[in-house]
Amino acid sequence: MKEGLLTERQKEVLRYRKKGLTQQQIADLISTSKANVCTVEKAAVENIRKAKETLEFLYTLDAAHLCTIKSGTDLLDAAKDIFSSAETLGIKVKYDTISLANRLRESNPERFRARYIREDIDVYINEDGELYFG
Amino acid sequence: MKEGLLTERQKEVLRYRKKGLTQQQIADLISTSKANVCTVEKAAVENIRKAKETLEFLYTLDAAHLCTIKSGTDLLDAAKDIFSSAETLGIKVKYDTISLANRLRESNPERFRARYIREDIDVYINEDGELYFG
DNA sequence: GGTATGTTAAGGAAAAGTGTTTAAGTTCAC
DNA sequence: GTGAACTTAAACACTTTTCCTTAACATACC
Repeated sequence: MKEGLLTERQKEVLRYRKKGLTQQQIADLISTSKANVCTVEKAAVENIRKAKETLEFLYTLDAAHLCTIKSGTDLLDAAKDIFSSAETLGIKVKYDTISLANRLRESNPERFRARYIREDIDVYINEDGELYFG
Repeated sequence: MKEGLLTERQKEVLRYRKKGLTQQQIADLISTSKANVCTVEKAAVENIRKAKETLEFLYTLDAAHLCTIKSGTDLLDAAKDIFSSAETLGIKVKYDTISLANRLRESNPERFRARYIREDIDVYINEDGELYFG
């Protein structure tokens, strides 16, 4: 009830890895197979990813849906779209075009091919002009 | 695989609550009992707590175990212990005695009775002198 | 007292997650 | 090509979580 997402096993493996041990060395130390160490470590990393995403959801709770960038849109057109949508809401976006484009791309590089967006992206904005991409 | 900790149901309830709806109103909207809305909301809050704790673990991964404060120790003696242990490691603690005592107590108020520690506390420190209590 | 809001406990069925093994598959340096 | 480090897939037992119901309980407001 009081613990976090990671199991003791997962933390154990992460600690040993942080120390620089290989999966085989850890497997020997905790008496299991290296394949299992791999699985446990992977589960741990996945849990950490989930934890981050969960907290990001909290930000979007404070934020309003601004617009949806359609698949196929050019990165700079997306930025224009975001600025004009924000203006409609009377909110000033916290970023200039270049930073916005960078943030957008960094939010999920897999969703881009060169300058084009490959999947629809929901854009949220809060009162401070901070942006979130869902 | 790609989602966070919160289920769709949990997010749904949190969104409605953020809008100011009562549990009963939400129950009617999503066709269930108010008791269930309460349960789902509680699970959501618990998941958010877990997410936070999980990320805090990441900080302690960067940190080294400094010392263990034994149950029954006085708060100020604990602080002294932490300073001397850190000195042994050649790390300067980021806090003075008063702030340290406050941080220690705030880290988990339940573990204190007046100025005495009720349970063993593991203390971690990173290279910057930042402290974590486990 | 009655009403609205929220919490808690007990129980249950379905779904998801965990640790594990075995076996096969990378990738990369020597 | 060999070996070391790591990944992946399928399968299994086991535990936990989730969503749900019903019924009781606590607060607070009128």
